[in-house]
Amino acid sequence: MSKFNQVSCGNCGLDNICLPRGLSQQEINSISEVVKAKKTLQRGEFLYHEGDNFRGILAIKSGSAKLVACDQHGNEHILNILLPGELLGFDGLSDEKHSCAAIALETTSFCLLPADSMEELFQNVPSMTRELFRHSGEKMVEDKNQLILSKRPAEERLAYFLISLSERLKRRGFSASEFKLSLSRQEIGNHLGLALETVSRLLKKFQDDGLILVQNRFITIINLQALRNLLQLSDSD
Amino acid sequence: MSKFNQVSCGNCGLDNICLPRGLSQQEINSISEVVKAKKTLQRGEFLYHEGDNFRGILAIKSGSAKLVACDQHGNEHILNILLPGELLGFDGLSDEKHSCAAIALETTSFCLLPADSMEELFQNVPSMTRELFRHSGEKMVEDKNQLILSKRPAEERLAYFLISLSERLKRRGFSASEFKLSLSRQEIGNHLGLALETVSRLLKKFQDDGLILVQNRFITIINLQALRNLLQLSDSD
DNA sequence: AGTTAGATTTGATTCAGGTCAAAATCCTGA
DNA sequence: TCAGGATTTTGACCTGAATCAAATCTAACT
Repeated sequence: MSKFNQVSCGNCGLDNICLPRGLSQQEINSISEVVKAKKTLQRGEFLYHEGDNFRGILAIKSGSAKLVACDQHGNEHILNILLPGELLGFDGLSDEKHSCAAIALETTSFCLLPADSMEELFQNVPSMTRELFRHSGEKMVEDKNQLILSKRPAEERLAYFLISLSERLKRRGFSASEFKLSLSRQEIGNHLGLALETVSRLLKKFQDDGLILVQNRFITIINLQALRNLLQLSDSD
Repeated sequence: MSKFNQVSCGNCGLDNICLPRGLSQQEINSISEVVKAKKTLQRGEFLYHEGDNFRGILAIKSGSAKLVACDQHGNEHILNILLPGELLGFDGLSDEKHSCAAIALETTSFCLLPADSMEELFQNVPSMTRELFRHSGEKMVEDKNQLILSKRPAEERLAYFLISLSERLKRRGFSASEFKLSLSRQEIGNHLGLALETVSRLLKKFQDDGLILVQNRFITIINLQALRNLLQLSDSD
């Protein structure tokens, strides 16, 4: 359970994918001064709980996390998966309370841009504010895509899920074609709005069709184009 | 097609529900200087198109609009409905291009907070920046709710849709129990991921159960509590 | 290595909601 | 006011994916 310790954002290996994208050295310094880095958690530990006071925007440095919200029935819904270099915590921006929980899916480290330094930052580093809005806009575009996806058949949802993981891992410098799912079939199903049996059957089908190779939670993407085609071919409305 | 003309945000009837919530007079003046007000559109006209350059955040003054995105197949998806006092345009924040279109559902007027004055505003009115983030966070919480809802059965989706409309209209000073849908059954179905026939059948069912009264597109909510209960009772996962 | 709880696969069955088709209603413009 | 198109309702039928139920498999811990 390491304590926060100071590390310059400029020296961080994530500097190209995390917040300080296209900022001047001076601006990066301003950010580094206030960013708290970095804390490490084990699988299952919470980055924050639903209802927690908003303490700032977090950035995943390594590992992964899931955003989980509970509905009225107490059912959990996995809203999103966060990979290294991705930001989270925006769900606390509106009313100072987090509207969902963030839970580590494996050993995971992260940084914190504290809430109480944000206003100061808005004034000193306006382009950084712009950058934060950009990220927040990206989140919304992602949400939009998920919303559209939620109306599509099971096959497309799972295909999109795999492609999206692959692309995001690639952008972060990991292999786009081989990766380990940090989610169970149950969790994938929950995230995509499918029964776990459906997830299992479809993974099998994708394998039988030569699109992917499934070894427990290890996925190898064999035919990315064919996988992509699943998103293009079908029709509706 | 009226031209933009200057009206102080402080004098606007929407000032409590739109942006300037809890800002000082001086801060409101700063905003008023840059906000362009107001333009009027007819049903079917675009506030902005998908792919348009981001020109700023818009606020609906009167009327209503829908956010529409096209997927790979060219199918339209109604992502959201915007009512008076609500902000839109956040989908253009991430990459300067709007990722969906905004279309007037009836005669609709709106204001514009121009993009090119935003950075200036970030510096001069930091609490306003905070306010914008708050709004943006609210949008995400809404998206979250919609995402959770998209996994629930048809009945709950429609119930939520009606309740949400009712609550939002109420907050804006309109009747919470009687309102006219500015969407066709087709559009409601599209928005909720249901067939238009299903929407029609469920509206009938709600009426038969004494929850609402349906007269073409006029809805009267008769038993709000019972409608709410639909969201509470059922189980899943 | 053996035990066991959890995760995954596989098969059989069911059902919510989609699709298709047709009738009824509404609405607009001549 | 009427005609014609769009919207909505209603009914019959079908299908994708959920549910239920077992049989495997896996990984962690003695």
